[in-house]
Amino acid sequence: MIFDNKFIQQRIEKAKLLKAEGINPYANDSKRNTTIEKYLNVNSDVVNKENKRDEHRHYTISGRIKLLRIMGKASFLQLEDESGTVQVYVARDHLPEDFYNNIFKKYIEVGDIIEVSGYPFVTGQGELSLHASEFKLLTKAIAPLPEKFHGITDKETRYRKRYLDLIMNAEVRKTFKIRSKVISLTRRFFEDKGFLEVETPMMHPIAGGANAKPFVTHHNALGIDRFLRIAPELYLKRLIVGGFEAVFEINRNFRNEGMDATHNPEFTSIEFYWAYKTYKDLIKITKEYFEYLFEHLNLPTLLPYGELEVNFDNFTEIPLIESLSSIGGVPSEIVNDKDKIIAFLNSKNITVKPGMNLGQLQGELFDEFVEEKLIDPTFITEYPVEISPLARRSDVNPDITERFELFIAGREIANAFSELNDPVDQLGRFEGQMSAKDSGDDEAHEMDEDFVEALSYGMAPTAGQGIGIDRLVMLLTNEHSIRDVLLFPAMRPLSNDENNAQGEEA
RNA sequence: GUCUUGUUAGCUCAGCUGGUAGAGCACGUCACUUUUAAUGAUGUGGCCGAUGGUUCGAAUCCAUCACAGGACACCA
Repeated sequence: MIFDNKFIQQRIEKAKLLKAEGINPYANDSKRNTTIEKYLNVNSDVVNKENKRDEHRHYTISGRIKLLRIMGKASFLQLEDESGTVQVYVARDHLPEDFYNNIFKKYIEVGDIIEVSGYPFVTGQGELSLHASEFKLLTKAIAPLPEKFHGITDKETRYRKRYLDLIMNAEVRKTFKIRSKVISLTRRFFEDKGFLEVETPMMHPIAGGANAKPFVTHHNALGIDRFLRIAPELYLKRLIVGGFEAVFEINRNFRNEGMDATHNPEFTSIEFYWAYKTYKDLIKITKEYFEYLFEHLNLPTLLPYGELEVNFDNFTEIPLIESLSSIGGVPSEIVNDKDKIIAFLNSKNITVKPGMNLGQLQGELFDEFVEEKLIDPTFITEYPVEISPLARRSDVNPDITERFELFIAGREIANAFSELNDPVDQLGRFEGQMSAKDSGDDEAHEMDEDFVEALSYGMAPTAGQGIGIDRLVMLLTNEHSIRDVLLFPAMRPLSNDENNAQGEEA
């Protein structure tokens, strides 16, 4: 059973005995009047005082006991709240009669959440501490904390029991604070630019806006299946049709696909759509967005990412075809010739699927020779039309689209384009996807006639962009697994071995 | 999906080519009123991820399974 561990039993027993002593091990009347960080700041002057103490000051702080050093008639403990850690000095003769021997030493241990009041003083070792005159247990922890020095390092445990990870690893809290700030700053940035934040459905009758397998759920009252959304794109564009000229949504998408260091079945993105603008305007606003983030996060623009160093002051822009030779080193005379590309790829021992068209082959060259070399932020522009089904064709060259993807540290961070707004063209592209689906491509885009009908009323020329928030946070925090920037990453359930074994043998 | 590494006490980890399971922390008891992973003494603690096989004998060798980490493939 869940509490059959002997250490937990021991601590449950302590909680019981505390109750018998008239002490509520789950008290609810906290009198905290400052945080540990503020306590340390406000009293930093005590070190200059004559006795290195100020008995006229009185503070009440609360937190979890992280370390406990009992030395006979006095003890030191390390108390931690969200804001920081402070040392507390607890001595028998400064606490109420018998409390130290009968309660503190017997029942208080590492992991418990307590409240102490007292005055600031500096120890002989020079550490600003709190001299306790009142001591109160707020919450008895019946489960023991992991080892005090090594903490908890096992990744599986850290992800499954994120609360333990957060208790033991303060730097993990920092990552999630940055994540929270990134989302908040993103929201503020777009609001300040006049964008309207909207919420569109998470449950879709047709899973559209991307090519991906959806999760399916069921609506009982209507007796129909719904799909968790794979992208909000088609709903946001309907709003542009409706007359909103700048909208954004920060929310979750769900894709029923594999999980790895950069993929979680639910992930967060921002998508924004901007009427009367083109992808050129998106490049500008994206640069501004990064400047804004770095300024408000107080980050240096030269950021380490693993072995790499990324210069966020160095945004460049280059058409995809040009990048193949200038960055990828592919001979420029072959990049527009299907057969020569195939021969080139084969000579590099890269197998090419039969039937690939020129645009797909150029995409293949890009993936193989360019993508990983894009360390500083790079806008790759002018994607071939064959690999850009939702993007608007260039008016100058019908083979390419008004599209870019932003790459940083060898990874795609954003995808953006001037939107296709010709309803007849859109219908035709959906029909093309339908025939791909019929011939076995189960990730081809679904037909969405309702969306085509919306376009038929006229959508202003619009530019739209999506940014993967999780991957952006990974970059900014130098984390290399998406699981380290998700509080509760998806995990397989632990199987109940006993039940399974019994069930199968019976 | 493929390959690869791992799973031993609450936590961090040892355990060689098979011979009755080890340490540190934590916990219990004792000592200790300025410690910093406090210290000293002493004690408790394990179905060695699961199932099957080889063997006189398996934490150790083999197979299958489960979960996890990493790499690759697929995928925005």
